[in-house]
Amino acid sequence: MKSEAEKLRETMTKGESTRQEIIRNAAPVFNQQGYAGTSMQDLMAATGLEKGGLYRHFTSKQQLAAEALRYALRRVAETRLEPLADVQDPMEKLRQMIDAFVDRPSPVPGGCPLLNVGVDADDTNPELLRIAAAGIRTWKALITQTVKAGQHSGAIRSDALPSAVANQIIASLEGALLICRIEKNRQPLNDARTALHQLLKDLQPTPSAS
Amino acid sequence: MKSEAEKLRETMTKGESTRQEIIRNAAPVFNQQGYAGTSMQDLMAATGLEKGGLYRHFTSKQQLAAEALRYALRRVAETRLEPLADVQDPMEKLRQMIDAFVDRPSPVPGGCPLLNVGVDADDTNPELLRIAAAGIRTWKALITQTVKAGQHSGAIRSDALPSAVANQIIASLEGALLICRIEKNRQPLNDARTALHQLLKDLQPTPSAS
Amino acid sequence: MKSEAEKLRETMTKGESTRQEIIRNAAPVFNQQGYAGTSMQDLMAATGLEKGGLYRHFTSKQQLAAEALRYALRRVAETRLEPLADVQDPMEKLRQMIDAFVDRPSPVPGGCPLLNVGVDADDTNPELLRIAAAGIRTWKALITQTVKAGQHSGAIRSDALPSAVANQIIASLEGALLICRIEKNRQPLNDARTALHQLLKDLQPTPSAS
Amino acid sequence: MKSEAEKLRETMTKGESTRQEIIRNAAPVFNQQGYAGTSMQDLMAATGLEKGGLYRHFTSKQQLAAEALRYALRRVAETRLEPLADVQDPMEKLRQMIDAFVDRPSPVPGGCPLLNVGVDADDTNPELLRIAAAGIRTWKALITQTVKAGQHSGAIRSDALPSAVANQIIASLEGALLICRIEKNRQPLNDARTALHQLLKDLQPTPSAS
DNA sequence: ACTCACGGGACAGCCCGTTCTT
DNA sequence: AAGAACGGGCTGTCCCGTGAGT
Repeated sequence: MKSEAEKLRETMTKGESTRQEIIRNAAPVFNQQGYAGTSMQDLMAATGLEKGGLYRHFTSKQQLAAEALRYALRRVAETRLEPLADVQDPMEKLRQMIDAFVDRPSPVPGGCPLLNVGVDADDTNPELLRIAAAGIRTWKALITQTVKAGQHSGAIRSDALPSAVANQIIASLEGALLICRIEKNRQPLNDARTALHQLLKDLQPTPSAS
Repeated sequence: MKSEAEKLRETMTKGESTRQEIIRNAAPVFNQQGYAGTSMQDLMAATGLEKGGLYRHFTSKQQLAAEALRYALRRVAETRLEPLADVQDPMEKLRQMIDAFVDRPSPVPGGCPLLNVGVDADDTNPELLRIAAAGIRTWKALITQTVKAGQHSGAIRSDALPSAVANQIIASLEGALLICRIEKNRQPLNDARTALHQLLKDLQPTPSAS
Repeated sequence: MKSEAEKLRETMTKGESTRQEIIRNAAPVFNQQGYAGTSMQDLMAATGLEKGGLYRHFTSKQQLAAEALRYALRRVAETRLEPLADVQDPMEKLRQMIDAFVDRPSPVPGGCPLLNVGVDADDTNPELLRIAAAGIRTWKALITQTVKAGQHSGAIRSDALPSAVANQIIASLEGALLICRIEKNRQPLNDARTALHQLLKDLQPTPSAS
Repeated sequence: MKSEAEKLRETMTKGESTRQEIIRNAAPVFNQQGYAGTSMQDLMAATGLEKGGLYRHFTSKQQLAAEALRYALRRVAETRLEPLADVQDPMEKLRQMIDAFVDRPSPVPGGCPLLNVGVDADDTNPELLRIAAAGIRTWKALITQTVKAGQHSGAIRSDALPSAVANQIIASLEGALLICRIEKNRQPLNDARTALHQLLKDLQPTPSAS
């Protein structure tokens, strides 16, 4: 099976490849400075292109922001979710997902794009919010499916609500990120890991009930 | 007994009262549009004052933003934390704190100021981050003290780490807020409440130890 | 004979005296920062009064600038011209006038008001130019009268043109001030003194002609 | 032989030529209204460009002011100093230099840039003062070299101090300009010419010494 | 006699987007 | 495909002057 990069190399014309280059370079800037606080000049500096060059590939700063956000979410998913594909045991999969989030920093500088765009994007920018919502949906789907698989195999209590578990995990992690950022201190993330490990334990069927 | 407004009327000079008016009107704007995405024109519209009038009371937009943030945090604390002052039982106090957060919306439109400013404030605006950090500290202190009181009275397991409990509660709630905002859906907050109630249960001494 | 100050003390009401205080404090600010580059805030800081207080005594910043300039020119004249009143010998008087200009700095910080206002005042401010012109006239009159007295007594060649002598002296001194300011170096003033002493020598009747 | 304009057209790209145009049009405005009393709107009106267009070529008003001042000084030097390049006799060269200053007005409207900027530039604008200082240095160097040449050829007394002669000439001329401006009357410049011609005569070796 | 409070306008600088040119 | 040139608009800040209040 070919890697994604190889497939791109084949199908991409020259223009398309610079387009990807732009996105790759713009994403960290958007993610660090906010999807509204980034100026075209910042993007020019980051990409090495002049404004005219950028506007050939994207009709507006908005559009570039959207693509950069999509790219950032994809990268984050690749880093923190894809490695779990091979893990079979559902409970172990959830645990590793949590650990991956705590231990591996965002591959795109600036922290979690979901957190950034979820707050930064005002109502004048609904497109970005929609993309973030899609990102959350993907993440949630992975969790709920894993939970369901665990319920099917008996590793997880059947009365657990998969979507609630997903919300709890994501909320704890993202909320911890927020506190870390404000306090400039990684402890909240570790506390979140502890709490979520406990949550996973609570998900196990009670031995007495078996 | 005089109303708060009457007392203010007495102790405040004219200027001070408009100053407070400005802050009161500016806080929601900042909280909704972000502390950088708010223009002086927005503030003029919100306060009904001209730019000259505003700059009489504040030396910069920064300063006004800082005061508005302080005001917003104070309002939130008044709404969600002060009503708990009379609750004696520590466990009940924590439960009510969680419920208050879930049930009562932010008194300042735009949602939780901590979430907003924690993400919005880039490194060019460290003052706001510091104020947010102080807000978090206050909230954390209330939780840790309550946990400690519970441990003292035996209602909470002595091996629980108060600061970790605080981080877990705050992270779950703020993270849930983030998901709510992205999904435009209040369910994540309810799930956070459920998870935190479970967390509180886990904090109780194991019956076998009694 | 009473001093001017004493006479003022008698005839001045309270308001008049603060008016003079304002002028005294404003003059150096105007003279240093330019008669246009001085803001009302600068004047408030210099005088310790609020804007309203200043506008009670002066109808506009313009008017205050004019009075401050008049005051500065008066002070300069007192310092550099009045001490010469007792000198009888015309040639000696001219020499001392030159030396006084070179040796004694302007009593009002910011340098010679004539130089300052002569350049700073654009055509939007003709009032200040008129005041400066009056200052020059006074200075010139003192020189021309002294030259004429010298011619009358035979100490100065009768073919010298008094007004030309005045222009030459003033031009050399003011021009030297300009170079000093640009080069931050007092040498040009000393060179001007040397040149003017030579000019005075050239004004003496040629011994061979006598 | 190609005209200067044609040569420029060849070597200059479009942007560079408008950049020069901007400087050419901005210089008189700065020179007349002062380097602080000139607003960007004035410059927009003078150049016919919008602000965005101007800020493409200059990073700040400061920078444009500096370039405009350099241009003005260059123009003045071209007009009043370069024509003297062919004059061999030192004494004659000095005389023509003085006459050129008196007879030919500044090619840049607003009068002598040295006088303008020397007074107008406060300490917040040291760059302009440095440029003016360089202008003075150039002028002085021409005079001192000419005097030294005259001393070498015996046309000028060997005990004359070249730098003092330079200061005296420049001070007389610039000071005369100041008086002219205040009095709106060209007589002071003529008086300066007379005085400087006398100064040159005094520089000649005394006949008795021959 | 003086302060406080406010209005309205101007300033320099930066922004995003379009068009012309190569 | 990319860069250079330009337009027009908006931002935060500062300005001078005026009236209400003391």
